[in-house]
Amino acid sequence: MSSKDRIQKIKEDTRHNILRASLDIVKEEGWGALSMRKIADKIDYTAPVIYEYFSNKDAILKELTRIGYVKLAGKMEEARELSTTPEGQLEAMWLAYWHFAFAYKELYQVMYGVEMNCCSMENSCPDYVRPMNMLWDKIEEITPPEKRSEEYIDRKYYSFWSVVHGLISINLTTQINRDELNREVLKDAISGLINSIKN
Amino acid sequence: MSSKDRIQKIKEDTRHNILRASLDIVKEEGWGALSMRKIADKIDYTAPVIYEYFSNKDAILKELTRIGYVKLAGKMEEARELSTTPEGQLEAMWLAYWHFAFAYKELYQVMYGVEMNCCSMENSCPDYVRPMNMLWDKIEEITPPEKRSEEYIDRKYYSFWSVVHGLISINLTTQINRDELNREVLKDAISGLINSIKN
DNA sequence: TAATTTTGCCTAACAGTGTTAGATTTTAAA
DNA sequence: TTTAAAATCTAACACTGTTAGGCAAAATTA
Repeated sequence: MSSKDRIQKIKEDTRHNILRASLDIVKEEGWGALSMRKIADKIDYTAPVIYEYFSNKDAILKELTRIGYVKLAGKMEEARELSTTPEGQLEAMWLAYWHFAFAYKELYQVMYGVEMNCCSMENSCPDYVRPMNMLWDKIEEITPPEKRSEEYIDRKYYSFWSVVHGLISINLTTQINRDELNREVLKDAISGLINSIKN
Repeated sequence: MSSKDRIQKIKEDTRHNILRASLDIVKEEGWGALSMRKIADKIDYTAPVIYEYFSNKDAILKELTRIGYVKLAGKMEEARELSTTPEGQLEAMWLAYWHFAFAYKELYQVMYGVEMNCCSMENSCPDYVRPMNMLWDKIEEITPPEKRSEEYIDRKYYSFWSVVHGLISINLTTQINRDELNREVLKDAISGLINSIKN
């Protein structure tokens, strides 16, 4: 009885240790540095032992993804309780989502496949900034003179970029594929932003 | 003279072939399958030869990133010429950006670090859909009854998600870090969307 | 208690990765 | 034709995920 339970508990502990060790490594050195042998080192085992707890490396990522979603839902619930009106609750939940992404950056990365690739985005290379400049200039052009400030145009540029890039990312990383929906969201967002600039 | 030029040309060709072979492999098998030996195979060389054209694998990714930005700028210029009003031009450029992301999916992925991680997002796991459901329900709640349809709420949910996730992705993949800007864009977007639902 | 089975864990290996050093062959120059 | 240089290859190193097989400790059975 008790011995079986104790063994069960040790096994659960080890499983948990594997997940925690993985996350620690990723926090310290990034997703690219996560390896089975490194995880094994952290929990004082050899690599093959991990395969008794997870069928492969992907299964570890998958479980961390699941944990991320659970944690996110928890944070959103907390946030919701702090407000009474539904509008306030909705805003609080989105802000909780926002804060979660940075507080648990590594989890968010594995949940949504957002990763920084090498490429230090060297500002020296003008090719990188040309698309941005084209859009920036055009936003400046349609901005009424009385509003025209660097901060204002910056804000509008990032609003545009966020919604478009966000929608693209969602399409590329999930297999949700609903063309009409995309078209409507995109058109709504763009025309909405253009109107908000002009008026 | 001519022989030197010819050699130069062959070298340029090989460099170009390396980039094209890389992109072909990625298109066929995804970024995870791109390896130096595989590239070498495609251009009928052995792997070390590649190092005479690119200092390492990252340099290849970097060059593909640059090419992506050049191509994107070209597409946006094309789109801009098709419209006369600045508003129309701005919209056309964003739509060009949108279409580029899917027409040159692999380039967009390396440019912005957007990749699908394993995880087939199995619908069976309810943990994955809980955050979405929480937000969806709350949007439904604040939607006036006469507008309340599945399509409408879906569209609003994706609008929210796009702008928030987009802003997060931009923050995670670039080292742009401007907190005030983030806060303003985020607050603008959320309150703007909430208002658009209520009115 | 002794024999047997099960469990836990490890070492060694395979096939793959990026990358470098050194030898070898091919090409160009003297 | 000999010599210098350039182009290319083979072999290796240190990694990666993953699997097979063995050894020793623990648990079970006789």
